[in-house]
Amino acid sequence: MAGRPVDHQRRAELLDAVVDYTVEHGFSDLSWRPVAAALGVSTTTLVHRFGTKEQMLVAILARLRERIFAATSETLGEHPDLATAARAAWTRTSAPQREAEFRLFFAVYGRALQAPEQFAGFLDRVVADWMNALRDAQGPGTDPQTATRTATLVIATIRGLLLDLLATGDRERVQDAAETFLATLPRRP
Amino acid sequence: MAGRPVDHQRRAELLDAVVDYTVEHGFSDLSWRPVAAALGVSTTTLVHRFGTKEQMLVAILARLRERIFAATSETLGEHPDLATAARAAWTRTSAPQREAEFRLFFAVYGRALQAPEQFAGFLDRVVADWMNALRDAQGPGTDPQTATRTATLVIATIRGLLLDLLATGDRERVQDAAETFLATLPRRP
DNA sequence: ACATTTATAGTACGACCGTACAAAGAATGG
DNA sequence: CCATTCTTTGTACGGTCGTACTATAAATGT
Repeated sequence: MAGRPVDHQRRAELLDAVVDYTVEHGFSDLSWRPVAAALGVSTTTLVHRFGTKEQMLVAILARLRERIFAATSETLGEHPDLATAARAAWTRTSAPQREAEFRLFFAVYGRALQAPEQFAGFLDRVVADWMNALRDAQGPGTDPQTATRTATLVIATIRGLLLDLLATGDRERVQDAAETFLATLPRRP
Repeated sequence: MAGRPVDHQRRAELLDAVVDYTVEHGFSDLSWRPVAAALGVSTTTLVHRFGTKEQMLVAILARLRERIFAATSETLGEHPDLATAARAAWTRTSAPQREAEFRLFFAVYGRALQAPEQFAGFLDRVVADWMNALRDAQGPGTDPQTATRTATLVIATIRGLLLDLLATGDRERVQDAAETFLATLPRRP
């Protein structure tokens, strides 16, 4: 009655490989054939796993979001106050090893801004992930509105500084500005 | 000896029309034919004016940068201190009328981050424009390094907040965070 | 008027795109 | 063993892409 079972792990493997490829080769003119060639499979295999190209793009977005958030959130809950948590977040995101990943992130983000219905949920989720993490980093006694306000500001500033860093490569100037900002955050509740 | 003169104004007209089209229809899958159809000209006309597609993209970037910077810089030199200048900049950039323009801006920016050599100079210039304007907004007696640091931070924060606003549409929350940030800026030299 | 250069349009060509289709191998349950 | 389902591949089709080529109209200087 039941035939060969669906190999879900295989899809996950391929997705991760596709994300790796995308991080390296960019997102703007991604197509089946070069990706398949790079992975050593046929285009049909990719189509079989992801359905349509748009569905693959959505899958890439989701996986990329997972990766980026996982890499930063694991160190976000271990800090006593917002200042050190924000510093840890900044150190993580501005690390040179993750530069390519964040270049892709902003490319995807910008594209999602122009096609919100196509990538519905992605933008909201990316903000929500960080919001929750940074709200928790503040003391439990903090006024909710203040916590939201501060978290919004921290996320925006880190993201804006990262954008500057990726665009100019002037690490010294950007780091200097980051220090100034981090110094304004509350250090002990 | 000399034939018909080159009509440079025509190129400028077409470029502005193309930028208008791009603001509305997005940047990611722009191609000659739909643009030409929308403008009521042939693709050959566009090719004749811009050369190759890549050259047209570069032209779009340059014009978009001009537009955005012109719209905000005109009110940036008239303020007594940094706080009011930054507030004016934020009010301008976060205005709902310019939303589509900034969506395109971030899409272009993100793409330029992944193909820096293709859009060489664009990223540096976009930062430099604002840097100069915001450095001048601070008093002439300000320490240069402090001025650079503050300008970097203001630009990054505004850009990050704008990114959040465009992604979530939660104007109240973002505006709240913006007020918090603006309140930290020096108000009188 | 005439030669010369630009402006615009129509057409055509090769390349790549997404994806549908058919066929063959592999893994399951009965 | 066998039927069934999944996996992978090769191939083919229609469409769009960028752009080169050709021809005609318009605007200049002599």
